[in-house]
Amino acid sequence: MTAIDCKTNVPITLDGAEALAGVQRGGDFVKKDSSRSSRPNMKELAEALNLDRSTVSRALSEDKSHLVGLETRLRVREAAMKLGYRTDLTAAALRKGRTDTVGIIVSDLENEIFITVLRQIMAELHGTGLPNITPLIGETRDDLSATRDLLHRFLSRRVDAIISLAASDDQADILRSAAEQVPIVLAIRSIRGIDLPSALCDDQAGGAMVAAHFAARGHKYVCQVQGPVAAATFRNRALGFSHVCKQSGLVEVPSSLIVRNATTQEGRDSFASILNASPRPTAIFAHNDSIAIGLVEDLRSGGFRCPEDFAIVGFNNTQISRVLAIPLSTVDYPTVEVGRHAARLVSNLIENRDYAWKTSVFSPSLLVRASS
Amino acid sequence: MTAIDCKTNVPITLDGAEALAGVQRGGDFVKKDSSRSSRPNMKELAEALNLDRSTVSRALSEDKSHLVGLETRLRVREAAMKLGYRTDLTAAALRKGRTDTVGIIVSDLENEIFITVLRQIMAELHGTGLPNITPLIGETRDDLSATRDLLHRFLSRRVDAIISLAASDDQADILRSAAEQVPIVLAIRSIRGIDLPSALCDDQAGGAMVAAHFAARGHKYVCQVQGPVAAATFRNRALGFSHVCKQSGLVEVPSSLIVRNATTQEGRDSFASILNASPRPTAIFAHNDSIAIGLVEDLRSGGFRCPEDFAIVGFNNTQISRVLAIPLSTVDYPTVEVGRHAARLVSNLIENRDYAWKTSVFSPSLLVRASS
DNA sequence: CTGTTAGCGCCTTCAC
DNA sequence: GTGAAGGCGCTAACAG
Repeated sequence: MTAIDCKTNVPITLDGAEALAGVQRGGDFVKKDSSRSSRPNMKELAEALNLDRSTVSRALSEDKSHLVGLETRLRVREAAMKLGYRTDLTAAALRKGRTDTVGIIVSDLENEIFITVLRQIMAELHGTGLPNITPLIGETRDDLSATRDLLHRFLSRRVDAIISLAASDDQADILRSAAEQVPIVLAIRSIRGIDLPSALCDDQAGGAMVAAHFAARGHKYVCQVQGPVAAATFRNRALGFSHVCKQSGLVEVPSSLIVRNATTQEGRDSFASILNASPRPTAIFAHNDSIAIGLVEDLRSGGFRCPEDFAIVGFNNTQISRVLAIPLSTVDYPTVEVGRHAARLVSNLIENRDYAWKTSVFSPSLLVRASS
Repeated sequence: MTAIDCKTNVPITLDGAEALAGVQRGGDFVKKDSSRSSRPNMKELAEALNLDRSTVSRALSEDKSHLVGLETRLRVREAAMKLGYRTDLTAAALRKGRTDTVGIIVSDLENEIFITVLRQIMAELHGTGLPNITPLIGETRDDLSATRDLLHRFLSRRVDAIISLAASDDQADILRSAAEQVPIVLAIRSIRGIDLPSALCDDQAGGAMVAAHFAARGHKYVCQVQGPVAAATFRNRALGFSHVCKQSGLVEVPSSLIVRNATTQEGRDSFASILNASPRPTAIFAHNDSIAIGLVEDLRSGGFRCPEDFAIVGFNNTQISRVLAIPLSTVDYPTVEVGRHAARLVSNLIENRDYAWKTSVFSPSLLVRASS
């Protein structure tokens, strides 16, 4: 560890007059004379133009520049450009009571679905609605206290809204209290015990599609490798799948197989239990593609064939699922719709806190490829 | 577009005295009486305690609370807790000339290496150095104008520093000018034409290791599937590899094979060219794991064996490389070191702009697994 | 140890 | 169409 204490290390000596004239910034005295080399603030820009700050402010603003004479407006904008003026958004935020930021909470930055939806949200925010909003992104890894910290930070930074792609049941309390202070929108995951505007996928329908597909293919014994139940996502996939199994006379063996993390590694590890089941299932529904890939890899290593010995279907339609030697059957997640809806909800809620928000649930669709 | 103008829509009528007492917020007049239900600001907290705002500020601060009597300090903190006081960091930032934010520029949020380094940076910032810094994350997808916009946004938000994991040669100008206003640190990718403190991997050494490995295994004809050359990363891997090939008498065929994007799909697509080469190479160095996986998948589909027909080595040691049916040989990227160094650089530069920054280059290491 | 005072840079009412 | 003035919430000199 290099111990560095530079607070007292800056050997700048100023005599009285200069010290007073200096502008304090970040704890150091920075001489800021009128022949400044650094960029001007609005006041300085106004002085350079012999105009009032308010006129400059209006001229530069997006929605109020019409209040300024055309000539003045152009003169201001040109000077701003030339002198390298750059709005201080922290100051603007303080004054406006609006930061033009939204906090986005993600549970896992390595998960392609979250990233895809995240991108969609950002694109949509830029396009429709708010033009130059900055997202503050935080990752929780499904840790409650990390979530609490993140919410606190976002709230302290006065974000205009929060989107959580990482909700889970244990967060109901903290989300509820946060929602009293700022609009909160849920995406991908909904939770029990709190009703917030949400953008969701119909996971139950997704699970049901897979079961129906297995039934149509003539499978009799099937199983599902379920993700953690804290998230509604996986609960619903399981529900939909099991429901149709019962309807169609499919038997689930083993009846319950839940991995702690929905990862490829755990997918691999879970294959042993399936092999040991009796009767042995011939079709496996993995709750996401990562798990599915783990299963495929492990059964390949064991000398089994896919789909002949085991049919496998994943969930999410990730990039890799398409390029595997045995392209993976999977459920396509409505990322575009979910992201777009989430973004629109926050746009509207920011513009109008009383916006009659509504939750939307979008349908996934089954993609049958080589693995089933 | 729903046009919403709530600025004039709130039919609250206040007589003179009350109007003055009212606090303006976001353009709306919000009656804020002393029996408030919303959270207090510092002034209100101070009034409730019969103290001055400055005393409250000190009592609540991390590094100046020792200036306040123990009893007062506790009283203040307790009251803050009870009344739900929450610092307004936008206001604090304006006053302090420091936002406690750093902008982080990433080219591709789906790339595991970037995410891993990003996490490391965040962890390190939280641990060492700055306690509660908020990262502003932006993705460029290697688009120059996206990068420009991002820099502009970060600068307007007055970030205390910027870390770019997405540098490329064409950004030299804009990075240089941005670096005059705020400390900038490069990670993963360095560029020509500008000298900034950086945290890098010795990609050249990585490429060299792979060539040496191929030579040791007795291969004669080899090839590399190179990533895009705009990033120094891939250029250096190619350089190191080719250099050792020449030294060791290995022949590269085809002599040059460059994909436009370093993705699994392009890896698959490139396998055809390798098959058609003559003499046909027996060992392939893929510039990252994504490409390598594409190659493996395609050769498997074609009935070839790995490593018997083709030895393959990737780069990055991604999660998936470990769990494939044929575990992938790969070069382990020093993500921890790179992330940590980048974080420390910015910490130091934020504390002291004149910090004698230095670039560090960390060594990768070859992991030989089943594919080579 | 605590209070007084003065802004940080911007936006917005109000007056002309 | 432009200027004058005040204040968003906080922190940091400077006194006492």
